[in-house]
Amino acid sequence: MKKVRPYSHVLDQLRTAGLRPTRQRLALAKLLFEGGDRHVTAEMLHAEALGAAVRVSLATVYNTLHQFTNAGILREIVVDASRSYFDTNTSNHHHFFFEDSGELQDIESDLITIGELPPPPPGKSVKSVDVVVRITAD
Amino acid sequence: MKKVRPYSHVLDQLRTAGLRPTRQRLALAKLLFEGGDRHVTAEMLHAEALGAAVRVSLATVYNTLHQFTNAGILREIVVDASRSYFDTNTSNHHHFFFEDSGELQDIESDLITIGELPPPPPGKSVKSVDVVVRITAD
DNA sequence: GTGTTTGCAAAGTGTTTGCAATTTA
DNA sequence: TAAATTGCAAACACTTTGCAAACAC
Repeated sequence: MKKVRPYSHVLDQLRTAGLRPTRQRLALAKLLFEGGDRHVTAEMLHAEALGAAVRVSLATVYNTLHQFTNAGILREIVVDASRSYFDTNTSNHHHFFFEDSGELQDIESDLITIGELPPPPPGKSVKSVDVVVRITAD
Repeated sequence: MKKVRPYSHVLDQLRTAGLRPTRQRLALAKLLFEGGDRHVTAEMLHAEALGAAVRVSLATVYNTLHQFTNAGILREIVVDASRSYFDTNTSNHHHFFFEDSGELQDIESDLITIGELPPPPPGKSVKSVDVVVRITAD
């Protein structure tokens, strides 16, 4: 079951993160969180904002995506050497990456089981375990 | 047990891939495959070549890395949005990524077990399953 | 000789930055 | 009004490309 994050929740999260709820940040948050789980690049979100008559610069989109990521309301996914993807689903899960189209699709965490991992060196710890299933045309 | 790839083997693989064994390609192959399993970026390999008095341009290093990857004697690893890593170990295995230092370390394939995967859509197939364990300082 | 490969410098791509103008609290 | 945020354009890092010169077969 998908949980829809209410708009006010984002407002609270911005406040908690010490981010002022500016016109741009609220508009981007709305685009990001009102459509269920999404995977976006900066360029995609920028184009979408312009299409929705939201005036934002690309630089602000980049800044906002990183601020949201630091605030824990977005998660960055590394699947492609040349672009950064951001995922509105911050819970523990994995991804299909369709190499032809550049699309990402969530894989529920419980569909993949990670066995015993070698322990990290002392002083270091595991930040995340990211599984990417790469899909191509046959 | 690590298998050391004999130098002549690389020569054969180049021939098989239809790549002429030029001075640059042989020198880069030597650097790559004579030191056991390695993870390199183009800049790293270029610097190493220059240090070993091998004259190669960065552009040729990039070209060569991709040619080797297409020939199946290297594998590209995506862990960092801003650089491409190449792994001399092309067998099925996974990686630790130390975010602080940018270093990669192999994780033997049998230390991680992937359970049942959702099937890919018709006409598409799984190209690879890449697991990256991200490590940071505590 | 003929086709391949190389090196250089220029172009490209996605991303970040510096700073004046604007907006928020 | 003081501090944070934005937008723009310039700067950036990494990677690719075009083309003449060098090289392999």
